[in-house]
Amino acid sequence: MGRKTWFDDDGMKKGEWTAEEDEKLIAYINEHGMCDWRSIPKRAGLRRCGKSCRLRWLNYLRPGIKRGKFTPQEEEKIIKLHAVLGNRWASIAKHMENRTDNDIKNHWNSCLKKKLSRNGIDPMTHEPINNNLTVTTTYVECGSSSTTTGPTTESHCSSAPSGSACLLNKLAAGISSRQYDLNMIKNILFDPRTTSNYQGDKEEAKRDQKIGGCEEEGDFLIWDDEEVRRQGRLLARASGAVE
DNA sequence: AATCATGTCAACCGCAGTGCG
DNA sequence: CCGCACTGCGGTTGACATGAT
Repeated sequence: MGRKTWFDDDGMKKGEWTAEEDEKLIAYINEHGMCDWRSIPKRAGLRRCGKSCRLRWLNYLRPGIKRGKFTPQEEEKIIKLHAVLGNRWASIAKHMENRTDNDIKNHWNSCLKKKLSRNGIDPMTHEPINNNLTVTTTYVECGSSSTTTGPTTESHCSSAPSGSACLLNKLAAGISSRQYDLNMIKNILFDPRTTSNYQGDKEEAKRDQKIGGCEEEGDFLIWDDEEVRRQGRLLARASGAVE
């Protein structure tokens, strides 16, 4: 697969990598490690730009990368993580066993997004697409995951905002009014009790727990400080209250 | 068998963030 | 504080594979 090979104006090779190029890059990084991607291609004897080398290494050549089909468990985890993190594939990848962000992104765009849509879930908001529909929230057909069938409630988008929407509103309001510092944000984001306080009703709480991963799932609720700071910055910017 | 639609995946591009002089 | 260089990330593209008609 991949793309045809060509050379750009600077004489840099583009497109598909050959086995020989792979070997050169692996050999160089094994010997010298990853330092200064810009200079690596020169030193490794490759006519590639540093960016291309970095991408090739991180997405393909790096040891321990898991390739091939995603298991139902992995798919479910991606959906849950996406409900919390959105299209932040690098962050999602950090919580997945040896999967690259590119791999996850590809699988989401080509497969999971469609599966959710087919099941009546908006892949971006993780909300039911049509409130009048009976929604079957089976996330992966091939998996053994839970299936909850039932009519959706009117309250979803109109009268009562979803739990995650309420949570975001609260965070944004807190930041803009400078009520919250980062630790508070962290607490709100990670404390399932806090989150559940903002559920519209019991059904929704159940659904949000399933989709948003607010169960005891300690595996992905571990969010590093850098992540939290970034979230804070984004929210602060969005609410026009940048320090 | 041919054609079309869809899925998969590697790779590129552009932008934002960060560090440094 | 500013500008530049570099890195990392997300969106998108393009080519091949596979399944359906």
